[in-house]
Amino acid sequence: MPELPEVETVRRGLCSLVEGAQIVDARITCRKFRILIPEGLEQSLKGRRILSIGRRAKYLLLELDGGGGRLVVHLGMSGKFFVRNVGQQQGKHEHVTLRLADGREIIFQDARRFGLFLPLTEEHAASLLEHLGPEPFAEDFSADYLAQSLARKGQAIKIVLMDQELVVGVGNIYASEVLFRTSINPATPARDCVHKAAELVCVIREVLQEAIEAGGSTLRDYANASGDSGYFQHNFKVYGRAGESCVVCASKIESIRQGGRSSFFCPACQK
DNA sequence: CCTAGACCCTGTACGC
DNA sequence: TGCGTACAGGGTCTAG
Repeated sequence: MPELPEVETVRRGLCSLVEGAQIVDARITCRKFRILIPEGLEQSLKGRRILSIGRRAKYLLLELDGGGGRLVVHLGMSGKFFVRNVGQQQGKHEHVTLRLADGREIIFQDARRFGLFLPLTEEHAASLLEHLGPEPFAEDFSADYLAQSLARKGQAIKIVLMDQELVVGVGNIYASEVLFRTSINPATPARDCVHKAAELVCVIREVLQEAIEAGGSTLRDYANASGDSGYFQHNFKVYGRAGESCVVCASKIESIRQGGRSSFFCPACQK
């Protein structure tokens, strides 16, 4: 499901809905995720207040009070993290339920279980977060930095943009959209894109920012923390549009496989 | 080092 | 209707 804009949308929603709320009960019905949820987490969550909800890359970080430390949550491909009001019906694959004092529940639901839900130990902080590249909106994601990084890589630019060690938050959808807006063919070796580094920095920020402002993209059944859809999918220029006409030149949008994922591009606009 | 590919898992869409 | 296949927004590990 989620690239940076979707995760940020979820974060903002949760902040406004449950920041400061107290967890009165926790229920975990499946522990088998990318990393096993440790036994006994339920007990350690009881009575904790959620002080703040942050984000690093596509990871959500929930700060708890009372020495509860932090929870790290990743949505993988199919994960959802949302608040359910009293009386709303339960769905399938609701693996973690945090009941709040007012009766609402925070639900972590993830059909494919590629996500994770963990107390953030030192070890996990090191293995999950330490190797991550700069945030796209941070100053250290600069044109110079990107130019130097691209110069060292012969891999296709599409693959490189999705590498979370280079810059975090760009996934399969936004990589295709960024390359369309910068007129770069997704198969171009990264080192041949050095001259476009400054433009890439701008466009990556622009695309992600627009998507955040649209409340993320909703494909299939993704929803934000309140269960609402995003709107950015209506702004896709190439993603998921194979065979349709390019909005600029009317050529047919093509689809190729790169690193096991689909890439979409206009063969005329993106040489 | 670097790369391509398999793999984790379930749901859905589509062709036969 | 049912079955088989391919594919889905991510990340990690392995083999070459």
